[in-house]
Amino acid sequence: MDSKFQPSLFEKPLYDGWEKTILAHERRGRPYTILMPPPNANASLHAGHGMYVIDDLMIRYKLMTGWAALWVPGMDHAGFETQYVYEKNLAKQGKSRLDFDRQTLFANIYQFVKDNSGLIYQQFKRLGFLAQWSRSVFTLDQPVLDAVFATFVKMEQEKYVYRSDYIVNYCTHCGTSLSELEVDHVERTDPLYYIKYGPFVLATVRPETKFGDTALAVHPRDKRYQKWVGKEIEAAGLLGKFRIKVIADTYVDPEFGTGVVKITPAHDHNDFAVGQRHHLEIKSVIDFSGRLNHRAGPYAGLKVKQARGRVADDLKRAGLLEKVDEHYQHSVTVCYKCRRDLEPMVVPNWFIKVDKLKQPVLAAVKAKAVEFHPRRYVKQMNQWLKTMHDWPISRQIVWGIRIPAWYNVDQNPDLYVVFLDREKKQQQGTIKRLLQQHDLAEIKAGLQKLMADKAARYVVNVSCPGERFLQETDTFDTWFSSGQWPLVTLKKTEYQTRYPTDMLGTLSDILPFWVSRMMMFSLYLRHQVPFKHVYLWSMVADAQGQKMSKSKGNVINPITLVDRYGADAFRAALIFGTSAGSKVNLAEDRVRGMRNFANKVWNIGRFLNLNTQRTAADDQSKATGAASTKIMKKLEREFNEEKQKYGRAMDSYQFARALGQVYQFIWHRLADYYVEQLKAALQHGNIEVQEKLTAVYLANLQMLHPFMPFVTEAVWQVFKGKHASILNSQF
RNA sequence: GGCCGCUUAGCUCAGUGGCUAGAGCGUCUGAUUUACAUUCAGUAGGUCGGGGGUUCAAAUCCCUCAGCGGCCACCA
Repeated sequence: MDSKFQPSLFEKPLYDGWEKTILAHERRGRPYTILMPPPNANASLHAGHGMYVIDDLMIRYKLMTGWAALWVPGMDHAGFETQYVYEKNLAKQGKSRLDFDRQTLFANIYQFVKDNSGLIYQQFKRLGFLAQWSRSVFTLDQPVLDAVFATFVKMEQEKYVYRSDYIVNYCTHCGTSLSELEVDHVERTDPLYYIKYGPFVLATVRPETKFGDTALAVHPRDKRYQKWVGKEIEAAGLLGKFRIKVIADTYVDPEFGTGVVKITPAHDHNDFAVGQRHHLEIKSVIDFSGRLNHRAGPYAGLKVKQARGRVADDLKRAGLLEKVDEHYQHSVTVCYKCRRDLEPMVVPNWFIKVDKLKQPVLAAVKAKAVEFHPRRYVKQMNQWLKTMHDWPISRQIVWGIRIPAWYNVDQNPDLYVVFLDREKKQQQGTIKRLLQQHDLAEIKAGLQKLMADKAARYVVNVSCPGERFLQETDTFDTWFSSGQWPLVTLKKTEYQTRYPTDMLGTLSDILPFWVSRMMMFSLYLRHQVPFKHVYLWSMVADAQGQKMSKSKGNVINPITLVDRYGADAFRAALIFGTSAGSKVNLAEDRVRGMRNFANKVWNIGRFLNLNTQRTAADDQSKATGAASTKIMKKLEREFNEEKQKYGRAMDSYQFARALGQVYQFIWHRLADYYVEQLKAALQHGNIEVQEKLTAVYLANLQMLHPFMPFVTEAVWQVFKGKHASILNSQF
């Protein structure tokens, strides 16, 4: 044995050995199952992934305590994330998603993901993770698609599915809706118009949307307007007199403008939310091409900006414009691509009714069918579940599982369609109009997106129900498929023996998105919870406790640390002294400290190994006997106590405590005290002492193994032979 | 704005009503031809954020004040 433990000499061969001896063979024993939270398929390892160590240490601990432990890995297509990354790549080539029809775009992204997806498992292996790689499941694999479709069809039949309005950022120039991540915010100075509205004056930057107003709002505690709340007022407008009701909502800032706001639910995010709260009518006045529609009377057909000027001029002429503040500064959201103003627009979306679905989840949490570690998350979970509204499951992106709903083009002449024609020129409009110049096959081939009114007639079916149908272009929210993760990862027979699975480890911030949905789907489809324990990982932060982010430049690459200090040191640094569901500061000092510990472990082994090769010299053996016996008894007592505490900590998910226990015992009791006290006896070849120390040491290697698998296995093989594995030992 | 946390040694943090409140890193003093300098023995360093309460007993439970952080705000 070298005088130092050198991780780089051992890690690869030891891992290869585990793949052959552990992963390649079916285990016997009571089933213990963990499903790996699928990382993004195109991702590479970041420090946060280090927390998968929790899963791995449980797998190893269970393997060594007689369980048939199984860890099933997988990858998520991560809809929006991935498409966004891909599009950034496209942008470097001067292209965008709008240059492709959706089939081609999907195929290209698929290839992109495939090219990038091998890396993260390689990196997981460097950290020592013992998952059944051969069983990896990808969320776009056919069996997953089948399951997701079947679920949707069942939900549709059982009336959990409906279509309703949802407000999105829409670029009328690019013909697409955009998510939060692809909009830019710019500061700009625009005129703020003060418009007379019956007895009120109100301030707005968007007079052209007034045809879509369905209420006026004031702050509930604003004394100036209290007498109007709940009443309808009459006002003169450009299209004649009209009546509109006054509501009170705390969203209104009484300090801003005049304290009165017009509410246009169809064209403003905040107004939409207010509209939902007060059940206001949604009146769209702008169409998908960015022009005003029939509700705008004489302004119909004008583009938004033109209309704004014309409306303002006409209001002034009619004496309805009190004043204009030309220097109003505000923030405007614009398209990341064409930089034009985005139009918040109401687009019909697919929804899942959650009221009935979430009840069994609440009940299961209450009955402790699922336990949370740490426990405080039960409270959060309940809070989230109670306030959870219906779930909008459609996403206006290509990279995902396309919703299996079909629209008959003859029955739905107003379907709004965007597609690339044979010349690769983008065309858009209602299907009725487009079919006058293009045939359906051309439209199908070049289809980019379609939008169907809430009232549109549709058929839900896994495959195309007929010639004259177009499939919905929206894809499922990623959580709709990953929410069914526990239902698609095991083999059929394993659902009898391995379900509910035993532990789910994950970050607390996706508890409401993912964990609650998995429970919901599992209880809905199998009437069982998907897992018994949820362990919340800690967020991995930098040495100062700052969240890692590219913009801060404080991102730590775990592989760099593994190269420098070894996987054991990295793993232990993440666990040592950190509690569940909080934060772990990944300071290099911590990792170095754990590297020193690994070396200590190695050297105790080296010392014992050197001395057990000597044979007993009778005299000394007897001479040291009495004193040694006393110390060995003490050692025995202390070791038993340690072992008990360790077991209790492991079984109650207190991994930091378990590791701390072993660390303290190995270093400061076994090495610093007992080995020192028994050193003379050991060196003189007292066999009893040799055996006792070796036995306690080996048992500690076993306890430490889940946390520091490499050094413990390396020393184990020195004692037990090159073909032995500590994972095949039991304790 | 809503929700959840945090405040304990110089730094980063454990601490689940009950021994003299702990760890890692750092400080300072000393040891050494060593299993390991990635070492060992020792040392200093704490009004457990402030105030109040419950209790035989509070870092721990309750109230309150102050400061800090996270998540969400188009599903809370």
